[in-house]
Amino acid sequence: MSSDIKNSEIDELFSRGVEEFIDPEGKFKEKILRKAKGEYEEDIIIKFGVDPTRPDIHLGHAVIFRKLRKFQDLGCKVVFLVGDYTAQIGDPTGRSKIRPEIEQKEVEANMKTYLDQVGKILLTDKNSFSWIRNSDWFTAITDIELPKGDKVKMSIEKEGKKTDIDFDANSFVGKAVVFEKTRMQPTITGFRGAISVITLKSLLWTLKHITHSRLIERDMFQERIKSGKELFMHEMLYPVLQGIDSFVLSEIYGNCDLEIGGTDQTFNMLIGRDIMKLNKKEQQAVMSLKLLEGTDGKEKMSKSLDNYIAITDAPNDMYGKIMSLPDTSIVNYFNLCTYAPQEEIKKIENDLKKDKTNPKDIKMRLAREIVVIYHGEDKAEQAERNFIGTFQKGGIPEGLEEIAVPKGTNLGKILLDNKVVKSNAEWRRLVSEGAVSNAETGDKIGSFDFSVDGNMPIKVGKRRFLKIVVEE
RNA sequence: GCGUAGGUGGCAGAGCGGUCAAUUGCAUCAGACUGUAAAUCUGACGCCCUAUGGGCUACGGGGGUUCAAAUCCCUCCCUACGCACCA
Repeated sequence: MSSDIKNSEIDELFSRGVEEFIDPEGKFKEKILRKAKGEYEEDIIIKFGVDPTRPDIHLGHAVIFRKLRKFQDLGCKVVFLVGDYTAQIGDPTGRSKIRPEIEQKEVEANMKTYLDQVGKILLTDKNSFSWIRNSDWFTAITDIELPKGDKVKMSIEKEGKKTDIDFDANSFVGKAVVFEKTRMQPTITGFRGAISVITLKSLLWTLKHITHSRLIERDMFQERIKSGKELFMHEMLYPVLQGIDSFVLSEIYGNCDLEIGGTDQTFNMLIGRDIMKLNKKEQQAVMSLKLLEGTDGKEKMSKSLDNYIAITDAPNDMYGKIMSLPDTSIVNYFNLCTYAPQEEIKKIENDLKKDKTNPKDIKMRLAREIVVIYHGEDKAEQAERNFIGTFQKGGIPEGLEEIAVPKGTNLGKILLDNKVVKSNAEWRRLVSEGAVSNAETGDKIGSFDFSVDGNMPIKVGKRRFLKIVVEE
């Protein structure tokens, strides 16, 4: 690979989709340049904070993962910082208690599904990837709560004899035993031990160096204050805890060179720099990436707004969702979600402005390119054919889900049982609106009591399809 | 701790004893028009039923007054604002 190509690649690395890149000393960029030339031997550590409660990954997250992948390709190591401790505190229901064994297994299970998905984008071998949870340093022994009556065993030596003693798990000693078994784990350096412990004392020491005005600078806080909304102390401390994570990471991995996240994380990531400086660590660089808007074209893509395209969405769904994007999102999606070269995207942008092409055709290309990334060429082509057949020509989608039912079953019940409709009331509503039809003949279902007596594909609204197969 | 104003459907926000399953806006869903785009128009929008009717559950939690409560009273929880306190 010639150094020319590498240079343009590196330019793109630092610009495409990047809202802000903060590296005042230029150290990080220099390291990357040296790494690219093979002159830098040490690990370059890139931190990314993940929420362990949401294992569903969508295209918005993928923007960041794809960027991380580029860094991996240059030889950097990506570390996922799993915010399991902070997630617990932020849990507004306040229900979750710290239950070490169960919760450890949960985090591990979630991480597994997470990594299965992320593996489509990121390298997950030991040299390129690692993950660590922040409950490892934030959990205190006394935070542990165990079911009443639980016992833990501990062996002691008395006069040369070993004896097992049962302790009440909720006693201090009991908790300490559990802590040792579940919290202290093999660290990156191989030994088994508490990696680092953040005590109240050390937290207060950190807070002593951070002012209130520094914390409320954050836009989100300002808005809340202005609009008279409540702002809780623990929310204000979030950035601090996140910053401590960066510091601890640099202790564990030797350094923490870059933190990457969406623009909504910029402030938090910058607090990380402050805290690293306080602790005389090399300050991380910060890269914030543009947030991808959701399928509504307005709000950022998120699960809670239900405007997301999951990377595990079936090819047909993924294709369809991309086609239903507003035209105004096309260029952004090309930039953030595809590998299309930037010159080409520029051209597309110009064509769109000059009405040279039908935006639909460009969107089809977009949809296809994105589906290729997550499902491969064949599936993408199939999805495209399916889209044309179903929506442009008004046919029936391929590979419909088939539901077998006994002859004479009420259609409403079938749809309800299969969660195509939410309630009986919705079913009746849809029927009276003429939204339910036989997808083959186009005949509308006119009666609530309609029962099926033969195989038929059913269409509900624009995009809900179901094939009913009658059992003999 | 004291005082004042509040807590209503996914969100915002009316209602302040019966006609309230709750005006309105946003979001959502459906129909028309389309490119499964946008815009626009129309309608729906708690749940269940043997359904131009009946029932159940809901206006922060619990209790009470009343034939009747989102609406009145008591109590608890939570929020904002002011006062007091302030290592």
